[in-house]
Amino acid sequence: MTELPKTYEASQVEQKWYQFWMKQGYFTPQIDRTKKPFVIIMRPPNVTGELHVGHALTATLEDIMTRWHRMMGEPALWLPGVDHAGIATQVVVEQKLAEEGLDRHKLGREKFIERVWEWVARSRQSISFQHQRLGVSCDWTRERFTLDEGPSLAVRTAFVRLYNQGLIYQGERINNWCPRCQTALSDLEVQHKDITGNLYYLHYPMAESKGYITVATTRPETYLGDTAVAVNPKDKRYKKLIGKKVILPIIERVIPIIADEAVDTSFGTGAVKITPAHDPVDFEMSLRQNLPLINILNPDATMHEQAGPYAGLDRFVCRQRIIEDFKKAGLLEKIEPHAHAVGHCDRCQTMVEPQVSKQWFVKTAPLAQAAIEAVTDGRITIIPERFTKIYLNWMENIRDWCISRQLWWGHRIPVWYCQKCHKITVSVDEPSRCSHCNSPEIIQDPDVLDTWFSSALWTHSTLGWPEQTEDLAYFYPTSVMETGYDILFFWVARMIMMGLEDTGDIPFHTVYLHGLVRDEKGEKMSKMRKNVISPLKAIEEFGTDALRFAITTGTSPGNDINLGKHKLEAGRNFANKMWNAGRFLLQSLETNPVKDKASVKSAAAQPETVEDRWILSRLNRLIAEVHKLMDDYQFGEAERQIHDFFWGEFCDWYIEIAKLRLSRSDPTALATLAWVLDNSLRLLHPFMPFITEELWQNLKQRLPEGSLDPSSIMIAPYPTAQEQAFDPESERVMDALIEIVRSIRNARAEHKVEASKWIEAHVYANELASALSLHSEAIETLARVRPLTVSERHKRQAGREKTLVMVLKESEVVLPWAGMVDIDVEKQRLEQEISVNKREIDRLEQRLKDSDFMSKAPETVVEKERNRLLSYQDKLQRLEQELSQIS
RNA sequence: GGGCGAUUAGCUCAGCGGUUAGAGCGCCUGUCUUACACACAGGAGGUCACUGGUUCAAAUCCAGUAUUGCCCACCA
Repeated sequence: MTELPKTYEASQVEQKWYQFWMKQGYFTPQIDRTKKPFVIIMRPPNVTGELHVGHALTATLEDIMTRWHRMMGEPALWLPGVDHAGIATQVVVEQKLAEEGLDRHKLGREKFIERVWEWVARSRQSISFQHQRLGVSCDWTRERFTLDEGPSLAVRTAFVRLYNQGLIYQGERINNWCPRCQTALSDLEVQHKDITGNLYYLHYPMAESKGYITVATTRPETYLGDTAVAVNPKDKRYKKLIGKKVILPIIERVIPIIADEAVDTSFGTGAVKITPAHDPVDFEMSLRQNLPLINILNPDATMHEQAGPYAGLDRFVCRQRIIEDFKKAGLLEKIEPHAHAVGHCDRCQTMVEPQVSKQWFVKTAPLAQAAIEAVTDGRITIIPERFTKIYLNWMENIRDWCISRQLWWGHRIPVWYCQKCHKITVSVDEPSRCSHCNSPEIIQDPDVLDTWFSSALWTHSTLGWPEQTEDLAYFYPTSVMETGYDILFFWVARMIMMGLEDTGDIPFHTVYLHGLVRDEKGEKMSKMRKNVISPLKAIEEFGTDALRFAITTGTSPGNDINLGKHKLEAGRNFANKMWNAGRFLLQSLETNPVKDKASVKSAAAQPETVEDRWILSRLNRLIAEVHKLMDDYQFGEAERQIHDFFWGEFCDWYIEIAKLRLSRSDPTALATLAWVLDNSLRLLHPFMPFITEELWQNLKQRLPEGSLDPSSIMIAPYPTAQEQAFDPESERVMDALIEIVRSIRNARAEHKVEASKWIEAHVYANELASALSLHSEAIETLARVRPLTVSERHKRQAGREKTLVMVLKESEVVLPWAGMVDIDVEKQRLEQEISVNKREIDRLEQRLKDSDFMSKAPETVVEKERNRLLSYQDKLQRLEQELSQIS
C-alpha cells in the first residue's frame, strides 16, 4: 500500500478522477419516466477565450446542484454549451487580423468566417479543458454550440414563427449605432455613463425678419441635420414665433419653428433644435409633426455628404469646427458645463450615435405579457426574491428589441429580398425562388441576428426543439436557471418570453441569480487593475476543491463575492484537514483492519459509547439541517455548517477522544469513525468533488468489500437524517465534558503551566457524575491531567485551601494548586462571575414575571427560559458557596 | 430623475424574530502532544451605521437619515 502524503496534493488526484467519471458515463442521465429529472442548461460561455472566476462560480454552483440531485437519486442533466457571441467574437478575431495587417473587408465575408471558425475550434477546446478542471459533472454527450445545426434550425424556426404572427417586423427607426463596431445595438447593449460635457447656446437667425432664436444643445454638430426648431405652445416667450422660419447658419437651410408639448420650457432657452435622424426624442417628434429626416453621419461617425462643408470630418473634430465657425459669425451665445448621461457601446466603449436605420425588431409587448404572468402567478420563482420586482419593472416597460446586427459572425437573418418584385421571402429553409413572383433573383439579408436571440431559445433549442424529441419531452421545462444577476434582462427575461412563445411552457421553474466575483477589496476584476484571479492558476496553486470552497462558502444568492488569496488558502486548508482526518483513519485501518462489513453499519445503528452516540446525533442533526438549506438554495450556508461540524466537532473532539479507544484496538471506534467520515464525505461531495472521491475510494479499498456501495461517491446516495439518532442526553454529557476540558486548559494557560506537565484535577458533579467518570480517561488525555477523580458533589470535602475551583454549568473542577493560587485574584474572579450570573438571573426573572411574555410567547420559549433560570440559579448557588469558602 | 442592495470584531463576510452575536484571515501567548505547523491549545477584540416605530421579545421586521455600491432612464 502506498504511503499517503502528509498534505493533500490536489494536482495528483483531480485529473484521474475526472477521467474516471467520464469513462464511467456518470454525467449522462438515464431517462426514467417514473422519475422527475433535475435539469440545468448551462449558460454557454462565449467562445472569445479564457474562463474567468465568474465562470468558475457559475460552474461550481451548477455542479453543486447537479451532483446533489444526482446523489438524491434523480436523473440529473446538466447540459453544457458554448456561445458564438456575435460581436464579442468578431471583435476579437478582427483584432487578430489587425495584428497581421489585415481587416475583414480585405478578407471578404467567406474567408473571414473561416478564420472565425478556426478561432472557435481552438477556443472551444480550451474552454472544455478549463471546465473539466473545475470538476463540472455536465453531460458532454449533449454539448451544444449556438451555431450547431439544431440550435440554428431553432433560430430560423423561431424567427419565421414570430414573423408570421407579426411579432417581428422591419422598420426604419432611430436606433443605437456603434461607429466602431458599425452595427446597430439593442438598448441593453448601451451603457449610460455620466459625463460632464458642455451645453452650447447657438443663435439661429430669423429668416423673414431681424433677430434670432437661441437654442441650447450638447451636440452642436447635429445642427447640420436640423429640420425644425421646437418650442412649447404654452411658452409666452415664443408664441409669436410659432410658424416663422429660421436660417441655419453657414449651410443656410431654412427650417420652421414649430410647437410641441414635449418641449420643456425650463430647460436651456425653452427652444430646441430638432434633429430627427440623430435623436430619439426628435425622431418621435418628427413622426408627430411630419418633419423630414436628414442623415448627416457615415457609419463610422464621420460627417456625411449631406453635412456640406463639413463632410468627411470626424464627429468631434466637426463639433469643434462648428463652434469656431459660430463664434466667428457671432452666433455663439455662451458655453455652459453640463453633466449628462451619454450612451457607450457595451463591447468597445465607443460613444454611441443615435441614428435612423432600417433594422429588424421583435415586438415585445405581447411576449412580455405572458412572461410577466409566469412570474406573478408563481410558476417561475426568482431567487433572491428582490429581483422579481426588478424583472417585472423591466418587463412592464419593455421596448421593442432590435435584433439585426451589421456583422458577419452569427445566424444570418432568414429573409430574402427579391430583386424583381422587391417583396421579401421569410423562410426556415433556404429558398431558391421568390415566394411572391417566383423569380430566382433573390438575395439573403446580409445581416445576422443579435446573439441573445439564439440565447433566448437556449433552454429548448438545446433539447431538440423544434423537433419533438425525447429529450425535449422528458427534460423540458428545465429545473433551475442559474446565472449572474447582470444578465437578468439580456438573457433570463428573454428566455422566459421565447420559451413560453415557442413551447407554450415555462423554460424553468427557478431562477437562481448569483453575485459578481470581485477582488479582495470589493473591486471589479479587470485586466487593467491587475487584480484578476484566473481559475486555472488558482486551481494549480490551491486545488479545484479549494477554489470551489472559496467562492461558494459563506456566500448568499445575489450578493457579490470578494475573492482573495486568503479565501483560497482557507479552502486549501480545509481540504488538507479532511485529507489528514482521512489519512488518520486509513492508517488506523491498516494496523487494525475492520474485518466484518456489517460492523460499520451496526456501529452506527447501535452506538455504545456516549461519544459515539454524540457524534452520530450531531451528524444527523447536521444532515437534517443541510437538507433544509439545500432545499432553500442556501448552498454557502450548508457548506459552512458541514465544514464546522467536520472540523470543530468531528476532528477536534471525536477523533481526539477516539484515539484512546483506537490505541486499545477497539473495533467499534474505527467503525464509527469510518461511518462518520463516509457520511461527511458524501455530504461534502457536491461542493468538493475531488478530495471526497479520493478519500472515499481509499476508504472503500481499505474496508471489507461491500462496506461502501457503489463504484463512485458521485453516484452514492446523499445522506438522509435518522431522527432516532438524535440524542440530547449524550449531547449533554459531551457538552459537560468539553466544558471541563476547556476550563482546565484555560486554567493551565492562564497560570502558565507548562504544556507538557501533567497536573492533578478533581471533578464534582451530580447527575452526570457517573457518565463523566466513564470518560475520565478522555478528560485526562485531552486536558493533560492525571490523576483525575470524578465524584458526586456531596463527597467533596469542604474547606480546602489554596485550590483553584471552577464552577461550570454541570460541574465543578478543582485544581489543587497549593502556593500557585492568589486568593484575592480568585475571589475577584468569583465575584465577577457571580455578578454576571445575577444580572442574567434578574433579567430572566423579570421576563418570567411579565404577564405579556407569559401569555404571548410560545410555550417552548417560556420553557427554555425557565430552564435557563434554573440552571443559572444552580450555578449561582455553587459560586456563592465557593466564595464563602475562600473568604 | 427613478429603483435596488450594503452598513455586524483590525480586514473579508455569515447569521435575518427568541440563550451571554459567529467564522476565516490578522493580532497576542504557548506547543513540532506519533492525522494535519495548510496544524494544535489558550487569549484579546463588537452600544450589530444613526433615529424613531412594530412586538412579550429586534442585529434580525417597518419608516426615516447618513455613508457607500449597483441597476434602470430619450430632458435637448
